[in-house]
Amino acid sequence: MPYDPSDFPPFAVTVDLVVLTVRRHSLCSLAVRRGESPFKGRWALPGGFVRPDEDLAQAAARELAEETGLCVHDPAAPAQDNGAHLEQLATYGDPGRDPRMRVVSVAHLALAPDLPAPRAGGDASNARWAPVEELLGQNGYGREGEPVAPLAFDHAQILADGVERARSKIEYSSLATAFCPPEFTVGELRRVYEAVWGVALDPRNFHRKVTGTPGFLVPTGGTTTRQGGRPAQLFRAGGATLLNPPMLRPEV
Amino acid sequence: MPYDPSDFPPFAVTVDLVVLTVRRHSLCSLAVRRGESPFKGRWALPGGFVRPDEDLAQAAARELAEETGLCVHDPAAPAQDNGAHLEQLATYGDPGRDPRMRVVSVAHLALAPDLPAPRAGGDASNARWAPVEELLGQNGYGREGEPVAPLAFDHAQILADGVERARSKIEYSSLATAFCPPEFTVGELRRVYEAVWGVALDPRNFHRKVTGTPGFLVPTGGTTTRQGGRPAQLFRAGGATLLNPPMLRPEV
DNA sequence: GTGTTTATCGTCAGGAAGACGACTATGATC
DNA sequence: GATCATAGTCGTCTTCCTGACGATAAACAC
Repeated sequence: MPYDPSDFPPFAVTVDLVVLTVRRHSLCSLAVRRGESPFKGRWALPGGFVRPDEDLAQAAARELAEETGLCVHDPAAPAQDNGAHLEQLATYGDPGRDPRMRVVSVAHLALAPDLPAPRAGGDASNARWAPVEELLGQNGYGREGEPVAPLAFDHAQILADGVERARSKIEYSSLATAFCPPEFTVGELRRVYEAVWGVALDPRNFHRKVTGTPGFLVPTGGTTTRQGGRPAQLFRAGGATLLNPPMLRPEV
Repeated sequence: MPYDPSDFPPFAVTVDLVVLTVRRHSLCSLAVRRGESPFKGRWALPGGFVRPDEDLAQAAARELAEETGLCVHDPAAPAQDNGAHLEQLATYGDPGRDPRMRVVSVAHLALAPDLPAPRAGGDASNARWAPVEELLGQNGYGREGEPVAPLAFDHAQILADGVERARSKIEYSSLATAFCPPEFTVGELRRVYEAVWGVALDPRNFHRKVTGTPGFLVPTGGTTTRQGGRPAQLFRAGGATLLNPPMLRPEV
């Protein structure tokens, strides 16, 4: 299908971000409050235009840094600083998804360890970490029973897709470690799985599984008691990215 | 990040298609020959502009129908006609991927049963099914040793991503049946797995696995000897979409 | 010291998968 | 028509992984 460069339908291209973290035993997403119409005052996912000289991944990384200060892990770098995992999620281009014009949004998924506090271009009151069930508002009410306005645009769909991607991807990859600080214990990693999947896991079987998977975890030698109880060994993420056999998400 | 609708960078948005099928025991992709510069005369993936009033999935389905005559399966419809599976793959937006202008391409992956012959807008000489190893030209040479020009634009990357998606997705979903005609035998399904993964599978273990997975296959009652040998039962694809536990791809 | 919490090791039974033997029902060939 | 080659189908055996769960270890709070 040849085409004429001077004659194409005009589109705007944006990146939207699903930034997930685990706080207080629940899976949370970054949300920003819209300051303008449409959907003024409603919560939305962070995002913005792709610049003319910019790759899609670069645009997503730039937006992520602007909103959270996080830099993106270089997959080549073995030891991790305070970086986040970033990957393309999906692209949303319904003709009516933005009432003003035709906007195609390339959504990205970012996974980050628990962060001090969000900043939305310096304005913290317009950004927050919210539990995903609250943002998705299955029943239309938040955790305290207050009514919750749905996310702007089609962002509820995007968030749901991002959460589903994260839930399935930690099954067969070592990505759950992206939710953890550079050094973490087996119990902390287990609480990540429990929060993301919303289930309880047997600590003994989980310990056997993760410590028995080659390349998943490497002991640092240190221990910590920051979770209380008996001191636990500290680990770093190993080089393995694919878990074979995978972690099994309990039925129902 | 509020933005002004009247002031955004101009992008062209296209859909490109990775259309895969299994022919003569090998995984093949649809390729079309470019009639114009740039990359004139080179092979490329089929694709085209998204129209102003069109969803991304609609645009992909339209291109698929134009190139192959295939219609897309309605996931709700139980019994299958000659439709194909279609899903979004990924989006490619490097600033330099098209030398003429900034083009963002939303690639889609289609899986189809073996088809009679391709048609490229009615011109069959400019479209063909080619084994993916040949199109990806790992060594720069085709199966008869002739030099192979790489695919146009970044289409080799897109094709590689599509093939990898197909390879991994048939592990944990019933998607391999999308490569089969409406009624097929266990052996035919096994040959699909063997072609896509490029490995040999044990017929007995494969038979036990697929017939023992609830909802994967439903017997039609008929038999066929079209593969030679003892008559084999015919099956249709069952309602199950996710295989749990998954099919295991043999190590290396 | 006692109780609580978390971490870690061990045991056992059930299920799934790889390796592979055996038998069956066709068409092709002599 | 007997023989052979080809595919399909059913079983067996061993090994590995998982879920359920008992038991011990090492910290802290009182």
